[in-house]
Amino acid sequence: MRTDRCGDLRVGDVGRTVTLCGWVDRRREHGEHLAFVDLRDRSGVVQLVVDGAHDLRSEFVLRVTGTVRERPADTANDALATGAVEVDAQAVEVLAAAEPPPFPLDERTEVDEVLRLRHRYVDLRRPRLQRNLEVRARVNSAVRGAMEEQGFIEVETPMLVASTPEGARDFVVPSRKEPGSFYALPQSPQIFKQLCMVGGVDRYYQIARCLRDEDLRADRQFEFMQLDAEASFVSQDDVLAFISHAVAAAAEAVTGVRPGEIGRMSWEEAMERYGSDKPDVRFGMELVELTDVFAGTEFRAFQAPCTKGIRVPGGADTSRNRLDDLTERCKRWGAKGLVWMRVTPDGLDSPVAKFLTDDEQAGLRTAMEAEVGDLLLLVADERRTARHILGLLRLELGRPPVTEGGLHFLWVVDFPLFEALDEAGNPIPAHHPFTMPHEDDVHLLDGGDLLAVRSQAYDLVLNGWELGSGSVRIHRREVQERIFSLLGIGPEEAQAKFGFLLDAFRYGAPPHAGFAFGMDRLTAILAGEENIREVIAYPKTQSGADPLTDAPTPIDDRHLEELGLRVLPPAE
RNA sequence: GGUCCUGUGGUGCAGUUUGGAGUGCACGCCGGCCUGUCAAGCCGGAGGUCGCGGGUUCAAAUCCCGUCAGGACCGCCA
Repeated sequence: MRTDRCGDLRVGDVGRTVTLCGWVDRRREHGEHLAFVDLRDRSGVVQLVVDGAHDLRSEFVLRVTGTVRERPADTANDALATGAVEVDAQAVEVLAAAEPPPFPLDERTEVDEVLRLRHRYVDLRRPRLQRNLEVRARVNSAVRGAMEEQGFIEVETPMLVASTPEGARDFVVPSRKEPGSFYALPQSPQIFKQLCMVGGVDRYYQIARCLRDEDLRADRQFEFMQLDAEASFVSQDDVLAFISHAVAAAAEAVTGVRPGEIGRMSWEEAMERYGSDKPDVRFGMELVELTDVFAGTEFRAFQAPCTKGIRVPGGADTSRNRLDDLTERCKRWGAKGLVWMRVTPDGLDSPVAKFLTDDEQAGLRTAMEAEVGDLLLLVADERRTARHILGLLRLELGRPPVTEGGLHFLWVVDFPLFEALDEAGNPIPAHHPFTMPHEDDVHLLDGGDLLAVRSQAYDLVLNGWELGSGSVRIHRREVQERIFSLLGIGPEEAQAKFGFLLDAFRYGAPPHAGFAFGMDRLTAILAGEENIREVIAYPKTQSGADPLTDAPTPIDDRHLEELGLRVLPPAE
């Protein structure tokens, strides 16, 4: 149908007769016999010169044959890749008329997102999404290439799987042949990839669709894509190297620059310095340890297991209103309160300054390297609470936009094996129950401090986003049984939940380790987007609806009956 | 489950604090003029359930209550 793409035409094409197809991007009429029409396809736009264009309206689909010619002197458009040439249209065929679009297709109008989603097919024509889909395709391609270079082979795993009680809420699919039974859609191919290892596929990867029925966020959709990988006979360092190579290839494919080696930080250090297991290290404002400064304080609020603070450089002009708002926010996050102090030439301006001795005030200023004009924010609480609140506060006050500060990948290693104890005193796994404990901490499993046990689990973080996580897996039956027993999972329960994996391990399981990271998140950051919806062709809203198709929708009674289902009336 | 923000012609906004006639801006749309524009320009025109429901008031886009939709976040996401 066409000989060229609009955006490809250059001075070298002058004199050629070309046929182009595309949409009317814009039209400029100059009387009955001269008009300019910008014709757009995925490659870009080119200016057509048309004898009368009154019937060529916005977004009409055209097929145009004409001669490429150099633009007259002084009429070239440097802002356009094709700006030195134009196409003198001899034949214009309207392939499809179009109603005026529901919103402007230009780049400068920020359109309501529901409207964009309802007319996503129009939105996709806009430069932003055209660009983002291309970034996404490049990231996918680069990651695949990088994994295959390293000897990984792609294996697909099923979408209809058995529900497991662990982890996120499952999406379920009713079985017609076995009414009352359900498949689950996979939260990840975790167990299947481990079975691949037992099956001798010693380097597996897949760009896998994963589904979790949890509340949506800027960085979370019900369904998302993960680069899922697993390898046999490898160490943690090997896995980090494989994945580092893959994300570096993706970054290079988009930015043209290959990132340097990715640094590592222990989970404990990340929590102490940033109050987060996914620290955004693009900016400072690190958490400062102040417990010792107030060790003997008379001030009751600071007589806590842990006192930490952050320094907001130049923040002393923060209004009382804003400080009250931050205090409220901290309380909602679970803090008992927030202590603020403005550093002024006359000392610390704070409601609590009078409760602190001169030594304490001096010690505080030294520890925090406070300068006149700064704002100091302190939280005293249990250590995990103080870290958490200040970590959130730090992001609230200092986090730069996604497009600023460059790309800061970071490996967070040595995660704890257990994140807490439940009411029954059983530990709760921080990652998943197949995670191998750190070799140096295995002895703690027998009567030691369980919460101090580190694991061979690791996360990859990019600019404060958790890209993904992985671990060295337990491949020895006795270790797995020990973990299950600590978790309060008896042999029968273990067999019921993970029997097929445990069975598989009887038949010769190689030591193995793996990782998975979110392709949507990686793509969003590389595309300079704050929200993964901008790099997904057909995303859902925060409530999980699709304004384009109106999903989810009710199904008819006959369909329900066939599946053996009955819908309850809505709860009051 | 919770907190906060937003909702005004097709689109993006202002107007809401301090109630007084659907008032304004830009884009788009329709018609006309216009032979070198490129966010073309000029003239004219059409287009409104101020998200929805209730309340207060002589009077509500504006104040109050509820509700719906969207967004950000906390919880949740092994």
